[in-house]
Amino acid sequence: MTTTAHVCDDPKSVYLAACPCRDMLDLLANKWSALALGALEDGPQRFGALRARLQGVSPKVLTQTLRRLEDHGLVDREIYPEVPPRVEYSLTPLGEDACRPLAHLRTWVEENIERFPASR
Amino acid sequence: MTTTAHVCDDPKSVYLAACPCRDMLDLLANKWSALALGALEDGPQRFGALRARLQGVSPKVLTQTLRRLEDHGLVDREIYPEVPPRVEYSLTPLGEDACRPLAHLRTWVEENIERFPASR
DNA sequence: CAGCGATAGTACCCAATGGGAACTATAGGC
DNA sequence: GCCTATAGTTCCCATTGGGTACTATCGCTG
Repeated sequence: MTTTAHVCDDPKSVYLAACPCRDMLDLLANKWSALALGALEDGPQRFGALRARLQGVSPKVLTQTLRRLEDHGLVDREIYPEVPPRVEYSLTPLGEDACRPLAHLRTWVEENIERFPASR
Repeated sequence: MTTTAHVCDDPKSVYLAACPCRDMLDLLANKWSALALGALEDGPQRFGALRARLQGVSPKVLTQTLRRLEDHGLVDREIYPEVPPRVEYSLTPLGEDACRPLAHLRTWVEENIERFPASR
C-alpha cells in the first residue's frame, strides 16, 4: 500500500483517518489506559497493586491494557524471576509525558462531576 | 439501590468503580467523543460537516457519539424543520469546558507522535 | 511428603460495542 | 416523474470488552 510510505509528508492530525496520530489518540483516549498511566505516576507498581487501584478492572483487561501501553513505549515491564512471580510496571519518559494531559482530563472530570445532569 | 442515594458522601475519584466520575471519564476518554467535541469548538456544525471532519466515522457511530454527548449535557442538538433536514450541533457551556483537557490531549498526541516507536 | 497460599497471568466463553453498507423520508428542481 | 440532498435508521457481522475459572511455581505448614 502506498499509504504507509509517505505518511511523514502529511500534516499530523488526529482528524485524518490514516495518520498514526489517530491510533495514538485511540490508545490514550481510553478509560483503562488513562487510569493505568495515572496510577503509575506514583512510581513503579506490581500487577496486583494496579489491579487493586483500578477498581473494577478484570485481570484480562488489565493485562491487555498494560501490554498495549508497553508495545507503544509508554510503560516498561520488568519481570523478576521469583516465586511467586513478581512483575513491576513503570512509566517510560514518554509515558510520563503522556500523563500530563491525561491527569488534566481526570481532574477535570472529578472537579466538574456535579455539573453533569446524569449524575444528579 | 443504596448506591445512588449518598454518592455525594464518597470522595469523588475516577478510580472508584461506583463513582459517577468513572462513567464521565469513560464518555470523554473516547476517540470519537474527543474528536467530535474538538470539531465543535469551531462553532455549531451540521451532521454532514462533522461527518466530513471526523474522517473514517460511520454515520451510525457518529449519531451514537453525538447522542451520548447530548444526553450528558455536553452538546446541544437543534433541529430545523426544513427539507432536506438540517440539524445543528453545538457545545453547551459544560461542553466548552470539557474541550480544554481534550484539546491538550489531542495536541499532545500530534506534537509527540514522532516519539512513538510504532509510528516509525 | 501432601496439600496450601501467593502472584501474574492465560483460556474460555459470552455480551456489548464498533463499524460498514444499504435503506428511508421529504420536497424542490429538472 | 425522477433525481438530489440531508440526517439519520436498520441490519448484519467482526472486533473488542469483560468475567470466571484455571494454571504454573515454589516455599511453607502440618
